[in-house]
Amino acid sequence: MSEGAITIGEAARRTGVSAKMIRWYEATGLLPPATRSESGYRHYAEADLHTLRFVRRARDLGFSVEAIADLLALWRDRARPSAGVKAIAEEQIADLRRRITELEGMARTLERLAESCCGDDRPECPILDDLATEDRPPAPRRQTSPLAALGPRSAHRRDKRGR
Amino acid sequence: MSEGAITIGEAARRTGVSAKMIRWYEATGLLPPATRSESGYRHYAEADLHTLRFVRRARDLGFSVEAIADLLALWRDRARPSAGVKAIAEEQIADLRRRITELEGMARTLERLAESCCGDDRPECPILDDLATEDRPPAPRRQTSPLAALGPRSAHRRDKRGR
DNA sequence: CCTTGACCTTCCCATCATGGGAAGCCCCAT
DNA sequence: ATGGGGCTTCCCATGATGGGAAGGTCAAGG
Repeated sequence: MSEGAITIGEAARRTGVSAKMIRWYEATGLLPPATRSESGYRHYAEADLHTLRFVRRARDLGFSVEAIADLLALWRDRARPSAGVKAIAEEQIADLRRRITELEGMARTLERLAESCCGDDRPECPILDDLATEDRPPAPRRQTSPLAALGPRSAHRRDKRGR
Repeated sequence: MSEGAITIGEAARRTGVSAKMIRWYEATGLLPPATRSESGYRHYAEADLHTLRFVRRARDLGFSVEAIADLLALWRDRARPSAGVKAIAEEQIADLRRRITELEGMARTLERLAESCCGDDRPECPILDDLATEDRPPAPRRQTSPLAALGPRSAHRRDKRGR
């Protein structure tokens, strides 16, 4: 309280992590419970902001919250071997590369199709023809949906919430 | 019905779309309600399977269900101008390219960091040092979370479901 | 002293596409 | 007729995020 108390909104502004997310990170255990004022307001110290920026940077690099928990633990342990950190990073890199490859494949296929579609007012459309093609491997039964690697796409960019 | 009735499980097997998803597509209006037997079982005709394969193929190309609804409508309209289809496809391509670029950026940054980390049992770690770096643009306040483009990552690859 | 408005709190809900699982009914082959 | 597998619906979870309601708090200005 008094003068220098950093509230959650202030912390959000200073770290680029939304207040909503800060509360959520605390609730799920990624971050320790913040200290509270008598009236229940969360207060943050500089060290906490430091941690929050760490989290944001890691998120920006695509790490899952789970991976960030590991990274944070390693960060706090000043005697940790850097090998552990590197391993997590390389796992993440592999993950990113895998997803990129998948998206690349889709993009290339679509580009090929779009190229062959004149896109005028005539109904002939190689794109639809391809989608409608029967002779497809009946079910390349992937236990892992190929979409899992995709994440939220176009979808609601069109509707109300306009993200 | 009698002999040749295709049940939802059979349709799933033949099209590569899970029964769960077939029901969901129906419930959300992507597909029209299936015909039912007296006892309530869904039955599918060859034309329905055709549609399901179309949907699966489109999903495999990363189209959102919403976009697929548009594609299906165009597909059914034999007089549609191919321009509409092409537009949807190009939007999708742009979307894919955007996500790829984003992932590429992350992957490159991480690769650079991982490269500079010797990854042995000493605690020096440029990766953690980078994450902990203070002088970051306070809040590159993107209205669109940079993570949105990422989708489900590493996360549960570690837990129970082991994808 | 009291109001106002900006902030904080918790809680619930939605997203997107997908799967898990329960409870109960149905159908066919033994 | 019984058993097992398939079908039905319904609820819940996922991951990370935002929206919004209902209500408490704080500080500044009247």
